[in-house]
Amino acid sequence: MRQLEEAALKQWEHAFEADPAAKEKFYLTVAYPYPSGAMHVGHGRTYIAPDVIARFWRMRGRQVLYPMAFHVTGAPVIGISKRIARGDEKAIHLYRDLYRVPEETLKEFTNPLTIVRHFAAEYQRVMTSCGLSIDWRRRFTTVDPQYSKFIEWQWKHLWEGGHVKKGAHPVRFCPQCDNPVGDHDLLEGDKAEILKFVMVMFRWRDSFIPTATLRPETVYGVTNLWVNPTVTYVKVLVDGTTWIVSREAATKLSLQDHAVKEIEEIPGNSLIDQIVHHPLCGDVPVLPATFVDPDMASGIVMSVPAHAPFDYIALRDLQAEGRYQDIKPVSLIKVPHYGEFPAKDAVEKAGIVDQNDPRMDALTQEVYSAEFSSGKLLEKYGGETVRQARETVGILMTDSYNSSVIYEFDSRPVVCRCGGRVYVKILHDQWFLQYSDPAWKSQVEAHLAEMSLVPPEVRAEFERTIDWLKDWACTRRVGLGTRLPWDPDWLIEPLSDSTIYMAYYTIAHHLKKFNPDDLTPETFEFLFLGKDTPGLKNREELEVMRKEFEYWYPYDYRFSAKDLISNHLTFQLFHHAAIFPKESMPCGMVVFGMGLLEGAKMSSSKGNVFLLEDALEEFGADTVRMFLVGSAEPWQDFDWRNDLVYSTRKQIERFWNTIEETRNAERRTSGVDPWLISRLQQHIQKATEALERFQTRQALQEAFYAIESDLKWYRKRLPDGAAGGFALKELGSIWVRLLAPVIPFTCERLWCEIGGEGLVSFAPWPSADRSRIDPNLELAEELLLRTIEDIESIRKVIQITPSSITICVAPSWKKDVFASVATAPDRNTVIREIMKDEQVRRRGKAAQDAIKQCITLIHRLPPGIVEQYLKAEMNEIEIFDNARDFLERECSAKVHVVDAGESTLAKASAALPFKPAIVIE
RNA sequence: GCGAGUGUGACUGAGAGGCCAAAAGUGACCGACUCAAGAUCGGUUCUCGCAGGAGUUCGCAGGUUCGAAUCCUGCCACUCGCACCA
Repeated sequence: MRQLEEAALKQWEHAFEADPAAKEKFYLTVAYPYPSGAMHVGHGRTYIAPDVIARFWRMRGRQVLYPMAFHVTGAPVIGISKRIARGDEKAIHLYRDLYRVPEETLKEFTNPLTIVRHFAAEYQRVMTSCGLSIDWRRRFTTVDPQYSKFIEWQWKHLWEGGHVKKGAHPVRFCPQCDNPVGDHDLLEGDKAEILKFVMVMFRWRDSFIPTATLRPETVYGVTNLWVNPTVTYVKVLVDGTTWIVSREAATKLSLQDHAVKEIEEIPGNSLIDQIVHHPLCGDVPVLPATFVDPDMASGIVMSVPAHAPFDYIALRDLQAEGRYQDIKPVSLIKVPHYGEFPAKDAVEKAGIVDQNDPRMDALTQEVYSAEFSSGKLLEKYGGETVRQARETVGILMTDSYNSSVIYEFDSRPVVCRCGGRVYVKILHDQWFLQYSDPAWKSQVEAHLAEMSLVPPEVRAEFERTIDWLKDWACTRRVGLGTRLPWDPDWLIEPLSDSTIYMAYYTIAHHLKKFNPDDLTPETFEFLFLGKDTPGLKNREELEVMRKEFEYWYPYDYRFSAKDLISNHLTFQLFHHAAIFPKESMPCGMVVFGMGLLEGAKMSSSKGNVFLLEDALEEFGADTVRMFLVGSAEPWQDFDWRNDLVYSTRKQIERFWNTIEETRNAERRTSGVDPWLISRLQQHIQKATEALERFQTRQALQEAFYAIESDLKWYRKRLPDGAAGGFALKELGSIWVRLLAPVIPFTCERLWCEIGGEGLVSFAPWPSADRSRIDPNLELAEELLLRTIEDIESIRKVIQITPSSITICVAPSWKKDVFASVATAPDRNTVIREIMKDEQVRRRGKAAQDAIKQCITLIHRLPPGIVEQYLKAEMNEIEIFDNARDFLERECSAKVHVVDAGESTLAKASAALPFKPAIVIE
């Protein structure tokens, strides 16, 4: 196996380097990998499935380009290198033991570039061993200086097109690292969302007491504030006014765009029973409550007992002690199915005893969502729906009552990988790609409508993504990458530098030879857009490159896993739309499913991976390929199971043996040879159609299993001990080519052995010859097959060893009946209609039975067979007579064939067209 | 929670109103060849049946239809995405 693979790899070394040619092109690309670890079988499928498609179109005579590069921009490897430098055991274990990085190399992993270089080389090596037909001349990485020039050009274009703007933005932020943190940087709290609270500013003496709320509209129902008497609050100077907040809140505010200066401490209990004021609810007292969390937003909350179960129960608890008897809930929202005080109703209905009841959260949620979805403010507060009021009141407060917002996580803790606590910070000077721009969106939407999407179900998801996309923060402070041309303190964010690189591939191998400084924006304008600037350097060479770009672009299909729909795959459409003219816009996308390993999700961090290299070693490249594209269609999730993979290998061996066998086939014709050829045409046709639709699994069903099962019948039908005839000989060459895209190593060798010309990778794809399809012949074999099945099923039931079998073929008048039934417009009246015929009627009850049986039979037969039977005028007696040797061999009994009309056997009357009566003795 | 999708026999997975007890592959069982095999070949694999038949099945519960795995409604379970991240 090794030898076979190595031999093929040697032949392929430069074979797939594709240059523009006179024939039609097919350009496919796959999302390039981020090489921060070893490839597992899931990655394998991502590249193998497109390779099968690439190989298929190459054999169809297209000039195929399948390029590959490596995405190395971004922060992850920096984190990895730091962890390795720090001696982090988990990281070292992963890289040393799971990914098997040699000790000496691992030592150098403290340099992030070493990591990506190492794994990029590994990727290329393993991809090559998979037999991927990649043009490696075009390989690049996203930190190559030439690529950076390309990115600079792209961004200049976006900038000038008005797609990039500056703004402020709340992000998760780690003060220790002094950096925003993404999901993968979090130790804890990756599900936490940033919520936007409105701070309702109550006046107390010379200070504001901000109470943060998600429901500003409930301010009309505030009866008091809650302050935690055990907490020490602080009086702070915020942007020039004095506020009283928790100490935690002061820290948060300072990260959120406020100048904060502490003036003094204020013990919580000193605030109790103070009277505070807000214009929208008047004077209210401050009450004590230990449930108030100083680490939640401002650390002080307003109380709306009519509508917030927590507030209601806390107030009730206090009142039970005989305090604050004069405070009554103030209702402001009317909700169907609830009374004047929804919080009270809910608490009482649930039988809540005190504020420590664990059901309080669910109850709160219930009241909140009921009010939000169907609540209305009372007329005196404006009568708006809660949904509307929340917005109006929020705006009113910020505009007229000194409110501002504070961002806070909806769940905690949120902890950075460095161990430090994560806060919400407002980032300034952040650059955004304006994906929210309606004009840009509709441009993308319009193009999407013209694209080919596989499978079609993903279209809805793309449409929704376009609709939902907001502005994307497109610059970073740390990581590898290209600097923003007009603001070099910023790096371009890694998803944003990977949106139109498919165009770069088309000329990547030429660009390598350029001095990066010569790759000016004007150069790229010329190369990609054809815009000429006088005085361009290397003019002739650029002309050639421009031609090459025009030859390949736009790409035909882009392949990627489905998790990239909501970002990369949609982003790239935006960027194409912003930069390229209509004729360079992408044509299609194929979205893949995810991979499972023995039924469980594959995940490097959990160690649940099967390295692609190990799979290749253990099973061989062809087996891995055939399993990965044959076990499920590309867009379905697949499950790597060793036992199934193992049997795939046996199937390839079986195929090998059959091809060897075809070499011994004789040139003679046996009865079934034309049948095999006829069937073969249809399998070719169907396999071709399947691959055109990217259905690799379906294609294999036709090109492998269906052919195998025909061969089984073919062998059965051959005279005893005979070798195959001309059909088998012919099959060899076709079959090798049909399977070449999937198992190219095996087929390359077999192609050579059967005397094929050149490489099978470039051999012409078999085409179906319609003239060799013989429906009548196929129908005859179908009749034999069904009859044998009938005989078998009878034998199974009656349990005797037969000495003779009589096949009684239906008399010709029944064929007429059959035809009348089959063509009858109305099956309900068909009996009456047919019985009008004198010839039929005189047969009496037998005729009536025959009609009924024909109705059932026709119902059960595939429509195609019935149709063909009507056309064929087949002589069933002759068919059975000709196959008598075969039948006798199959049934180990003497076989007689008679016309049921001339038989005296009682059973004979049951004979129907295409379903002879069978008598076993 | 929101959006998109999926649920078929022991498993993977076709089927998208009558060809359906439901393709193909795997596994399991039986037999053949063999010193032997995870090899190869043949057969069986929902239940019942001494004549090719009948019955019950396609996440659950209803409904439409002469007829539903397939169409409609509700429910349940799983997968992916929900952004600053590759």
